[in-house]
Amino acid sequence: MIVDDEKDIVDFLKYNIEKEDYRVYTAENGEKAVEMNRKVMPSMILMDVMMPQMDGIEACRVIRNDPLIHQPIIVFLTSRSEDYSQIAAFDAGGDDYISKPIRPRLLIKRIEAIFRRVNKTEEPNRKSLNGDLSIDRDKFIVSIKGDEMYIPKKEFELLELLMSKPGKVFKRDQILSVVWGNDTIVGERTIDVHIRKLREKLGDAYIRTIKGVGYTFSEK
Amino acid sequence: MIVDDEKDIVDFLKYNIEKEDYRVYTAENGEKAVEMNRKVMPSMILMDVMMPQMDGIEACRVIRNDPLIHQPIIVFLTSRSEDYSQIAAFDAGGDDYISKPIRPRLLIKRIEAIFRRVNKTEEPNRKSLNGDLSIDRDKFIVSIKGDEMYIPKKEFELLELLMSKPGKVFKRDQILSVVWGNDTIVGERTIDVHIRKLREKLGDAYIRTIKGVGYTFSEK
DNA sequence: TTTCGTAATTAATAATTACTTAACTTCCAA
DNA sequence: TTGGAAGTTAAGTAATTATTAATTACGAAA
Repeated sequence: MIVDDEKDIVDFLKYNIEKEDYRVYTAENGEKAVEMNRKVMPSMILMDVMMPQMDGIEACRVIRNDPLIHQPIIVFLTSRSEDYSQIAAFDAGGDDYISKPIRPRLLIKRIEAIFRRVNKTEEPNRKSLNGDLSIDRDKFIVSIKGDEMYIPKKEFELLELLMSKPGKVFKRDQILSVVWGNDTIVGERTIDVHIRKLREKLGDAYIRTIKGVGYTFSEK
Repeated sequence: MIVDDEKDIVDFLKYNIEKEDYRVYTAENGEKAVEMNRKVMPSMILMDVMMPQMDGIEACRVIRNDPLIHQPIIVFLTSRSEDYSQIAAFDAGGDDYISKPIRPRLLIKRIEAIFRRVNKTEEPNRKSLNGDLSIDRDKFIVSIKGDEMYIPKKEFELLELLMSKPGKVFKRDQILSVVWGNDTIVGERTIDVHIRKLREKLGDAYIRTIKGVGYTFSEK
């Protein structure tokens, strides 16, 4: 589905994408895009960031916030200049962005690449290391050897980060900026305490301290 | 509800079906059918496969894919020749199909038969978790261990959302945007109060708070 | 229209849980 | 051996949710 308020651009994109045998729907603003997303359930939305009525960022947020409606891949079309909007795009839950001006040939390649990437990467909500520990983002649950437990938000996010790349050592300041954010300042021992809580619940085997560097996750 | 772009056919069907004391609504394309389905909530939709705007298959898919809207029995009207569309019809979630040309007498028999069959085999609007709690969208009724009770709309919608994916944690802003809509602004404690009311009626066992995240539904 | 009962929302306070800090101890590599 | 880094614990603080009561909105019946 193509969403843009400038008819010329819509036509141009539609023509080029249809030529590749994709079925194309269009909408001229965010509001209609949201509505149409529900109706036609496109696998991908190409959407301009700036539009009247409801802009792309907003539309994206609306779609991402409603877990029951169809969740397409959302790709933003941005002007090369406005890189602030590229950040906003990801913040709102966009999957990628394509900078204008758009070259047809490249556009198609890009679309195909995004499909490939998203389909491949699309992580199941349940992330499980081959061992006996797994986490489920959707349910906010940690399962250890079958029995499930809820753990507090910060602990969950910390564990999630460590488990995202098993074996990789996350430095303390990296952990802080991901889990706590760059602007919050917390004391030196805060991470340790959360690590402690995690070890208390999971057992000491999973999280290892690399002294002077950080922490790493590993089964066994 | 009868959905067809050819007015002659609509009139013909409407006349014959109304004669049997059914209440009949009509729509001339898939898009309007979806919209009207939400509004009038027909027990059955008779829909042509091929139509402009949005075809019948598409409309059926849209309806079947949205767990929160009314789920009617969907019967397709197909030409005898196009048997590919009959397969597509079932794929999309259709319950049956009737081949054109349509004989009035047979049509009525067929409709009655479908009602009988469908009503016997399944309770379409009753959503039940294998446990002892179930909800009925049509009647706004919640049954808990056999005894039924009526609950107010907002509470019902909230419960419905939580029950749509048992175990999944729904964030507060997701709940707001689904149950209250994106444009209504309500106070911070509104959700809590409704949760309270639900727990009061159902018991504390079903809805669980995940602090800092949201709420989740689970039997047991 | 008015009335009346129910539903929905707000507001204020209480309770609960999560998170952080601080003070102290232990560990480990140079 | 030793100093900086991490571990531990308990207590304090912040943040979030629960609860209750009061208020407002709404809809059906009179």
